[in-house]
Formats: sequence, structure tokens, C-alpha cells
Amino acid sequence: MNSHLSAYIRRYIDLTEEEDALFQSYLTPATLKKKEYVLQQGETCKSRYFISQGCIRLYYIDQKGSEQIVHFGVEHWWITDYDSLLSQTPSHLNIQAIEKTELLELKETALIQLYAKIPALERLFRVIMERTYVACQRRLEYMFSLNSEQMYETFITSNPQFAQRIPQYMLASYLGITPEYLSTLRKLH
Amino acid sequence: MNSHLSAYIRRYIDLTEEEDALFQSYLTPATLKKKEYVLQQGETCKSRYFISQGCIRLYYIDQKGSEQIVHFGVEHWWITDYDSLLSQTPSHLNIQAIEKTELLELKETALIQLYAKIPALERLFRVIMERTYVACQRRLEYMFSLNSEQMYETFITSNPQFAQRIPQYMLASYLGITPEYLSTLRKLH
DNA sequence: CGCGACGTTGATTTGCCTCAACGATTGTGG
DNA sequence: CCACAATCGTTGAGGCAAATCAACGTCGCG
Repeated sequence: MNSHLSAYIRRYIDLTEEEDALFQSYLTPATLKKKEYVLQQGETCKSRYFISQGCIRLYYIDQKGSEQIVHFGVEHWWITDYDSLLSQTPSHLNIQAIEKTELLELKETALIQLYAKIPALERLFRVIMERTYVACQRRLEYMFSLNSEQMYETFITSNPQFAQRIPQYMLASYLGITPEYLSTLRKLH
Repeated sequence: MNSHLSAYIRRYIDLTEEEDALFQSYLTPATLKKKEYVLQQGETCKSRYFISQGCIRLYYIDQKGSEQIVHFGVEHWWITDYDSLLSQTPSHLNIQAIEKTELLELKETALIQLYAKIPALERLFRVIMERTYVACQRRLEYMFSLNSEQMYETFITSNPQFAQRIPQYMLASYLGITPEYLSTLRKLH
């Protein structure tokens, strides 16, 4: 039983102790070393992963052959490639540990069984999805409305602790700018 | 009873005829003239809307005072401002009919009651949310990976019929470029 | 110690914006 | 039903944010 996960779930739905235990019995812990992969492009995604400890990046390789970071995941985030997972088609994403990371794996086939046993889980994952979507939407709006300097400052001020954990070239990729340009932005304070 | 909506629902979940009728009894039809608003910035969003006929845009006013289109909605799309709806805070979005549009309004308070009466609806709206999120994610990836010309061509080829229904300045806004620049792109074929 | 990964700096280039002006089309009130 | 205004798309000149390319310094690690 993972108490972090129990507390996380309790923020969204009420489960009995038995339901909580049943849910968690379907989860498989895994530990990743830095730079190890959860998923590599070409594979079909079969699971969602709850990050109990550590830091993850999702990225793909664009036409020019360079890495584009889609987003990051940290403690208490669920991460997966929803596109591949839900359509069961090969993924174009790579999901990789940035540092030593502990995950709980939830197989999608198991989740589908669990929905029948614990209907409240439908709500849990609906709410998670809603919040994830709103975050994605906000990011789109930032990209439309802010220039690179403003995006950098917004990121730094809203994720002060997290910004320390990732190398600058990854942040640059996430923001959609080059490492060189991020470097000049930082000079301007 | 709206047969389009029934068919739409059946693509995702199975409802009995009684459940379908109950669900639809909670929906209120509305007709919008061109340029009428479903929601204006500052209001708190209370409902989701199923578009039975017509075309909608969601946009906000950025710092410079110009309209930025977030996305469009057409027949058989659910549209709302999820951020405002779920947090019950004032919206920064405007939702407006581009042409004469027929909607079915589903109040969020009603939906919350309905979740208890028809648990399968949890699944319906979870699946809708998942698909909506994947679409948002794809759009982010396009913005990172494609230049304006490629984004324009992608939009035109994947939405050939829809592109005819909206003025070019709205498409330019959606793509994140100026109408002037879109005009020069079109010259290049 | 030596190599590779990471960050920085500067010169040059470019994709796209801004601003201004001008047709074409649409719509509306007299 | 016409006249005028408003809306929409186009064109061109000039400017800027950010990319590209190349080179170099530094640090951490095998």
C-alpha cells in the first residue's frame, strides 16, 4: 500500500479501505535509473504510471531529428501516452526518467476490469483527465500570448523548485526555443 | 429527443431507451444567430453545449487587445470553457456563433445529478475528455514542429469542408499568425 | 586524465510581424 | 434599389524576435 497514492486518490473520490487496497493490488512498482525508458517510440503504450518519486520527461523526435519535449512529470502525476494507450497504436513518444524514479504501473487492461469493480474510478480518471486537459489548454494559451522571455519567467516563477531539477536544454525544448536563446534570455535577468 | 445525439452517445456507451430519454430530458435546446454569444468573458460557465447544427468559436482577448481563437466547434462537438466550468471561476473566454447555430445545453448541476442516476455517463464524459485532450496535445505538437505554411496546409487538408465555413482572419488567429501573413502563404499555393 | 555533456557568446540569417494603403465584397439604411 | 460604410482579403516596405552555425569554456564522470 502506498500512502501517497491513497492520499492522492482521497482528494478526488471516496474509496473504502477495501476498495483502496483492491485498487492498489493492481499496481506494480518499478524503479528507473536516470535515462531509463518507460516507453520508446514504436512501442504501443499499455499502461498508465503514477510517479511516487522522481522526474520524467515525454518527448518525441521531430522531422529535423531533434528532441521536442512534450511535457514533464513529477511526484504524484499520472503519465502515459494517451494517444497510443487509447487507440492502441504505436507511440511516437519516448518517456524517460530524468533522475532516479519510482513508479506504480497500472495496466490499462487491469483498469478496465477495475472500472467494473470500483465504479468510482471512472470518476477519478475523468477528473484527472479534465485537469490534465485544462493544463494543456493553458499551455496553448501561453504559447499564443507570451513571448519567449515571458514564457521563461512564467515557468520559473510557477515551478521554482522544479526548474532546478532539469538541465536548461530540456527547459528550452519544453518552451519551444533553442538552448542558445534561453541562455541569452537568462542574461537579461 | 435528438437522434443525432442518441447516435453520438451510442458510439461511446450503451444506454437503455429510458436512460437515453432521461438524459435528453435534461437538455435544453437553444438557437443562436450569427455573432451571438454562448458565454462572454467575466461570466462563470455553468453548462456544456452539444452542437446539433452550426459552427462556434472560442476566443479570448490578449494583452494587446486582439482576439486569439482557442478552437472551433462544429456539429456533434461538446463545447464549454472547462477551466471556468470545473473551477466555477469567471471565464476569460468568449464563445460565439460563427453562423446560425443550434445547441443543446446541459447544465453542470444537472449533469452531476445525472451521474448518480446513469453511472455510464461518467464513462461517456471521461471518454470525451480523453479524446479532447489527445486533440489538444496533437495541436501543441503541430505548433512545436511545423512552420506556419505546414500548419496551414495540414489544417486545410484535414478540414477541407470546414475551412470554407470560416473567414480567413479567424483561421489565421487559430493558427497563431497574422491575416496578412496567411495571405502571402496562400499565394505560394 | 581525458572525453563528452552542457552552457555561453557572437555573427549572420530568416520567418513572421507591423503598419499603411488599397481593392473587392457584403450588408444596410434611406 | 442605390449609395455608402463596414468588413474582409491582398500587397509591399521595413523591422524585430528568435534560429542557425560555429567556436569556446567548464564541469563531472568513467
